[in-house]
Amino acid sequence: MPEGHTIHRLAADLEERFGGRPVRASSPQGRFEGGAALVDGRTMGGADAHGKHLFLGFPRFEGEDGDGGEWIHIHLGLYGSFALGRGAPPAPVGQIRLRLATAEAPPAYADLRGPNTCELLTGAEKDAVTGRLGPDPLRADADPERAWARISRSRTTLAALLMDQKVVAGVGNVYRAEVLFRHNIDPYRAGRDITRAEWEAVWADLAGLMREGVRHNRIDTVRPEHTPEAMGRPPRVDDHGGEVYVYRRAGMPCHVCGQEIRTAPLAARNLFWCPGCQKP
DNA sequence: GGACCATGTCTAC
DNA sequence: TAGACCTGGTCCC
Repeated sequence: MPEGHTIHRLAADLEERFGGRPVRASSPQGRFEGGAALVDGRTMGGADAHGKHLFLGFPRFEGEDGDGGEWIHIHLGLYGSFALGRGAPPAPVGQIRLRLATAEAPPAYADLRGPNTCELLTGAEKDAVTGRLGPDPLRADADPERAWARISRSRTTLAALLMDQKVVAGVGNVYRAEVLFRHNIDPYRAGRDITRAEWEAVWADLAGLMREGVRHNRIDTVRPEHTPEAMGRPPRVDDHGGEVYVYRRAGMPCHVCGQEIRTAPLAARNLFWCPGCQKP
């Protein structure tokens, strides 16, 4: 289940396996048959990630990145996943929307299941999608001033603003909860009520945390002094699991102050925070 | 086997 | 704000 770090990691992994090489594309499930047929056999250019959106370029001419050709636009949504493998692709199991496989050795494949979006776009259409997104902390071209301009004059809560992809692209429910905890900010505080210094620290922290997320392919947010080893506490067992402070820890004691972590629904998602550490 | 949950987003009312 | 959509894991019977 993906936040921006998953998508950037996928872009790198897919580019490493398929970039600059002819690719076989198919849709075993059938729901992307037309799009797959259009790129099948062509050379993949590069992969691009912007927030939670993934783009795979199929240029028409040598040396282009895809703008003169087509892009496969993928959004994993809540459930989508890519399974990457080396070697020959196995017989399809389950609902595979898109299968990519190398046309030449060394063999590699990638199976896409359950995406929210899998469609073919022109370069102009891709630009329209990314143009609607706020700055992405994982992108070198990101301008945090654009986010600050929205946040600093908004009465909306920071919890909601951080999840709004038009404000900041790539942050999801885990990073939003964790970064607000790490900066002692109550999630219900309004955007206009944080200082510029606080925002700059939050942005820099997001960039660092998400970059670590790309590197390890999971979300870890606890500082060295709060790791299970440092504190002599049992590691988190529950799921896909990195070590976190508040996300899905409702009712458990805060690693820092010991108060019970709280949860409440906010805009159809579960919010988590520590009432002891995070101040209005 | 079924209910429920999930790191997401869009659309209709 | 509710419902829809896409899939898989977990927990309970």
